[in-house]
Amino acid sequence: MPGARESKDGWPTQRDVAQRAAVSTMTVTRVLRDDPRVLPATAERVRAAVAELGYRRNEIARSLRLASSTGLVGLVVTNLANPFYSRLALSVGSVVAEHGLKTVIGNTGQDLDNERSLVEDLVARRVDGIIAVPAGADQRHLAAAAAQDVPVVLASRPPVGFEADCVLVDDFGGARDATERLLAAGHRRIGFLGSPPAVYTGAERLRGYAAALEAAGVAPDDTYVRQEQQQTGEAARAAAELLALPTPPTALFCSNNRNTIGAFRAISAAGADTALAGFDDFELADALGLPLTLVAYDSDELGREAGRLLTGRMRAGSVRDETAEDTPPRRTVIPTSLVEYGVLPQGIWQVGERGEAGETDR
Amino acid sequence: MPGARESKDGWPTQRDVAQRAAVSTMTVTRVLRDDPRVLPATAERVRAAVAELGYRRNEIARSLRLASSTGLVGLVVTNLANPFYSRLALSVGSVVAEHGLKTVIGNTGQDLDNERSLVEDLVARRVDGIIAVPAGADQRHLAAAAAQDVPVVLASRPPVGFEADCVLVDDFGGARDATERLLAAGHRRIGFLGSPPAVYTGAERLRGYAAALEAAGVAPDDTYVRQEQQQTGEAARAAAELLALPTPPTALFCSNNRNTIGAFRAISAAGADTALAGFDDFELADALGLPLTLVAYDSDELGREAGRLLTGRMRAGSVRDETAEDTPPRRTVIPTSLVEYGVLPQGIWQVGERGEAGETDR
DNA sequence: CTGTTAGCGCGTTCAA
DNA sequence: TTGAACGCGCTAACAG
Repeated sequence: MPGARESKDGWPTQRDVAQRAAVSTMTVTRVLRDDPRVLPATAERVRAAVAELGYRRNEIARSLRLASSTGLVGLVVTNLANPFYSRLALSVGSVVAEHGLKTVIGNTGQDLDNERSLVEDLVARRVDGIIAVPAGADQRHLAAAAAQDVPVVLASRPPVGFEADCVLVDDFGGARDATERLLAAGHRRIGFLGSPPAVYTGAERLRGYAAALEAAGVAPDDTYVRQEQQQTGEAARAAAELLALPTPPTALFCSNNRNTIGAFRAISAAGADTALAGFDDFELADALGLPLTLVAYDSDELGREAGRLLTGRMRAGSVRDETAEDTPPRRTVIPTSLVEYGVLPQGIWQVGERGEAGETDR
Repeated sequence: MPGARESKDGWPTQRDVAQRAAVSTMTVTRVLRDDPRVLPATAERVRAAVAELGYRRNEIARSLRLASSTGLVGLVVTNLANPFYSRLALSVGSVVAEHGLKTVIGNTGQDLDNERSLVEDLVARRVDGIIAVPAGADQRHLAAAAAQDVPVVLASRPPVGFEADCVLVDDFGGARDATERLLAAGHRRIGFLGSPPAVYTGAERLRGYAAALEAAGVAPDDTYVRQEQQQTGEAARAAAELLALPTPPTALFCSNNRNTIGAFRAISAAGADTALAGFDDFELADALGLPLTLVAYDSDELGREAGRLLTGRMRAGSVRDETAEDTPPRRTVIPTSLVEYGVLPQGIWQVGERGEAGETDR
């Protein structure tokens, strides 16, 4: 004897509630919506039935009826284990939540096929919008989504091959500034460690590095440039190779936090006094016992702005039909600033100044 | 003249495809399912129509028809910015993906109301299962979900008030071991820094700490116990207070990485030589220039096991109806081990040994 | 204030 | 090998 409650698959439906309360399903709908045109007594009966049956309305059926408004936004990132992306997820979530939207997070693992199928799945699930950090330059799946009137916002990379809003970090300027700082300290042989050229931010930051060198009249030297490292281990090895050159660089600029940490380890291991600068601030950067120049920026603002751009598009798409449709794509750039960490332990009161996003409760 | 393509809201439907291919919707369904009983010629026409219209089947309608199987699992965590949780999300995702399932991540921000509404929303969206790290002891919303035959698995905390599978870390044993290590080094005044008592892991780790003290014949002293810190800043202040006592502790045990990092900062700032031990391994722990004993465990395994337990339940729930229904709840415990970090910089080749989950591509 | 009708997009059932 | 009818659970539009 199966313990089916009211309906076949165990879930009480609106009709079950209606029957129990001796009303029509429409009345149930109205009560659930707090429609004032329902007699208090009736509403009470319905509410009682809802409670007794443990009824929850089926959002699937609901959003089918309501035609494409699931109240979900899709967020596509390459690696959630990177604090940058998990914070992005949080800040995006906080903004869209203000609009009553939930976030579905997809992780591509930097794989284009994953990314494509993920985006297609989100579209098939009728998310109301997508925020993506695309892995590469092939963004046809995103273009397709945008072409189907799904608002798309790119974070940290610009759209290629189609039009969409995006939020960027000042990759070029930040890298240039940091490199200039090294030059100003007298360095002339400055190495570069970064991600593969195909990664937009890596390429931009390399440009900034090169621009600073050129402006200072320092000839670029490919011997000092390594751009295939995505993990700290790879970065440490690449840095060690540079340090082992006959004429090693006296300073290193790293285009992201993985490379900075790897370079730090290589420098420590070698006991070298190579100067170090890098893109991205990170926790404990001030505690490494090495002078360190970092390019910092408000990564939470990046996520919030992405959320704002997206909700703006969603609003536009639904309210009007002609004018707002073709608002030109917006592009926001998050500014960067340089942060210097020293050899001495920082006072504890400085702790709160940098983002304390990593609160725990474990 | 609105540029509606085929259907009113811009989305081509199965019927649009059917019309264009001059077949019925049923044939379209069959082609999409690669049903061999369709004439190759017909199938080709349909595929062409699909391509030309850019048709994607509507997963919303599909899962409505298919009655509660959305292919989605919900993951509820308290703070995604904590690496522990973002890695949990990744490892859970990797396991459920093998079963063709996607993950919906919800962040509660440690707020019970958020958690409740999040879980209810997931249930209303008919996720096929839920993995949760509940914020507190009030788990009625999870119990309700479980009662409605939504498989629920708890991670890092046990269920209270209902039955469910769960994966735990050996909180008690790990904390006891670390404290014993401090005792073995001769320490007798050992402080404790941790999260609020309401947090299960915090309470268990305090128990482990206390058990070790008792076994060593050291009388517990509440003066040395602070358990309200959730962020590094709070932890640093609490640690500083302990260090400023007339008879300060000579060692500190911290029940999680936030407290360990905070304590580290306080010790550095004070220039003290207080010994430090803590629960959770974390990146750069080896680079702090302080001796450090950490309780490490395989956090990825925790997520994978949670995923396995959940998919196991989902399978059971759908295949049979009588026997497997009441399989007793399973409880897995992830073992811990102690890791020692020293004052000297570690060689770079040691880098790869600890999890390199934080690869970046930025 | 409440109920009836109709249909969102898809897939199952049964018939042709 | 293909199609027509029906319904999943819900709600907009119109009665009454």
